[in-house]
Amino acid sequence: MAEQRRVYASGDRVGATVRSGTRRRSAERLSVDRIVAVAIDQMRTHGYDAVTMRSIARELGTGPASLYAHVANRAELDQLVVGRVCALWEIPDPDPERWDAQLRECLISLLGILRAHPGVARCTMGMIPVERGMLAVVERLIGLLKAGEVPDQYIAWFVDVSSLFVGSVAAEEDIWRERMADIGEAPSEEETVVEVREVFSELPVAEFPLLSGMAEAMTTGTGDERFEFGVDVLISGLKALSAAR
Amino acid sequence: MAEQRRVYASGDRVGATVRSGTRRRSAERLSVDRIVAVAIDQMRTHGYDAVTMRSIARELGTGPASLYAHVANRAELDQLVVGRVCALWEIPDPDPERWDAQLRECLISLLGILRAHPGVARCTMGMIPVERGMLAVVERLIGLLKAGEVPDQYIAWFVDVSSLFVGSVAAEEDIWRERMADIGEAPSEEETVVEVREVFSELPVAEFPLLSGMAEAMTTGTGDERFEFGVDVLISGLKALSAAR
DNA sequence: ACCTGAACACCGTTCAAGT
DNA sequence: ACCTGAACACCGTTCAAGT
Repeated sequence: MAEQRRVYASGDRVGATVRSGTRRRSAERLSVDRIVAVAIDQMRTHGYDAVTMRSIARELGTGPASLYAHVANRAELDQLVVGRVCALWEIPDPDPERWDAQLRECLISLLGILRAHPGVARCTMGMIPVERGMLAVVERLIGLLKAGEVPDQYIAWFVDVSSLFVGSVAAEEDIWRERMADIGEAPSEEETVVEVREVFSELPVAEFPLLSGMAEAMTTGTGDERFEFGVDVLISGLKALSAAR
Repeated sequence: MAEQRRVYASGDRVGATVRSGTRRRSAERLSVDRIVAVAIDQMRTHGYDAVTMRSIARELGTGPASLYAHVANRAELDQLVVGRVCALWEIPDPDPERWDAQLRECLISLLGILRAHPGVARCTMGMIPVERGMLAVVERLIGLLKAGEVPDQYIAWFVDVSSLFVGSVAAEEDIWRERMADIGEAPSEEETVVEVREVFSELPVAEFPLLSGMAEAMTTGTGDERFEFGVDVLISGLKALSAAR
C-alpha cells in the first residue's frame, strides 16, 4: 500500500495511484473551496510533494487548466490552504494573571493543528500574513501579549519570531515524516533514536571531545519535549527582555 | 537583463539563459567539488529554484545523467552544498566571561554567511547534521554553551532550536528575495514597508482594534533588528531557564 | 571507471476553442 | 462565465551503450 504509489525512486505523485472508482466525475461545479479542500486532503494522505495542480485536477475529474479559472497559481493556492487551516487556531480571551501560560498553550496548540494537517506547514514558509483569517488570529494573539504588558515593538517582533518557530518545527517534522515514508519502513521513533545515538557515541573522542560525551543528551527527548523547550525559551526570553524595558 | 531569463510567468530556469560562450566544454573532468561549486554559484546568481540537475549539467557542458556518477541525487547534492557553506562558520574559543556575547555574535555571523550565499538556506530545512564538517561546528558551539554552564540537555536542545531559527530566517529572506526578483522591480525595502504599513492602518478598527493601532510597530525595524531581537530572546530565555536549574 | 543519448513519467502554465 | 484539449518548455531519474 505504501509502495503502491511509487513510480521511481524518490518521486511519489498522486497520479500514479489510479484508485479506480475514486475519481469523481465533474458532477459538481468547481470552486475555490473544493480545490482547497482537495489540496489539504491530498497533502494529508500523500504528502506535500505529491500535491500538484494536476493531481488536484485529476481528483476533481478535470484537467489542470480548469483550476486556473479559480486560483491564480500554485502560490496562491498555498496561501489559501494556510488560511483555511489557521482559521482553526483558537486563542482565548486574555487573563492577565496567566497570559504567559495562555501564550504557551496557544503555541503548542498551533503545532497540534499543523500536525493534524500534514503538509500544510510546508506552505507557510515565507508567507506574509495578509490573508484576512490570519489577521484575525494575529489580533487575538496581540491581545494576549498586551495583557502581559509587553511593549508594542516586542509584541510585533514576537508574533513574527514565534510563528516562524512553530511553522519551522512543523515543516521540519513534515519533511522527516515524508522522508521516512519514502524509505518505506518507518522505523518506529525508538529505532531511529538508537541508531542516531550510536553514530554520536562512535565519534572519535580526540576530534569530538564534547560531542562524543553528549550522545545521550543529543538524542534524549521526544519532539514534543524539544518543541516545548523552545517555547519556554522564547517566553522566558520575552519576559526577561520586557522586564528590562 | 532581469527579464532575459523569463520563460513563463513564474518559472525562471537557468537553461533559458543561453549565455553563448559561457557554456564550458567538458575539458576538465567532472568531480563532486565542481558540481557543488556550480550549484552554489547558480543559487547565488539565479536563485534556488533555478538550480536543477539539468542546469548544473548544462553549465558543465554535459547531460544530467553524467552527474549521477558523482552524487546520488538532488537531496544529497543539497546536503553537500550546506556542508561546504557551513564550513565557513567560525566559532571562537570560549571565554566564560562573555560566552553569551560570543554566542550572540556566532548566530549573527551564521546568518551573514547564509546571506552571502543566497539560496543555500533553502537546502537546510529538515536536515539532520551528520555531515562531518557540520559536526565540527556543533562541537565548537557546545564548547561555548559549556562555558556558560548550561545543562547538557539544554545545550543539545538549544543547538537544535537556535540553528533552526537562523536557518528559517535565512530561508524566509531568500523566498522573499526571489519573489521580489520575480515581480521584477524590487521595490526598495522602503517602499514595501510603506505599502504594508498602509494595509495595516487601513484595517477596520471595529474588527481589529489592536492591530489597526499597531501599524507602526508591525512594520518598524529592518530585517537585522528583527533577527537580533529573536537572538536576544533566545539567549535571555536560555539563561533564565539555566539559572532556574 | 566514467560518461553519454535517449527515454520515461512527470511538472506549471498558457491559449484558442468550446459550452 | 466557466471549462477543456492540446501544447510549450521544462523537471529528476534510469539505463543500455559507448570510451
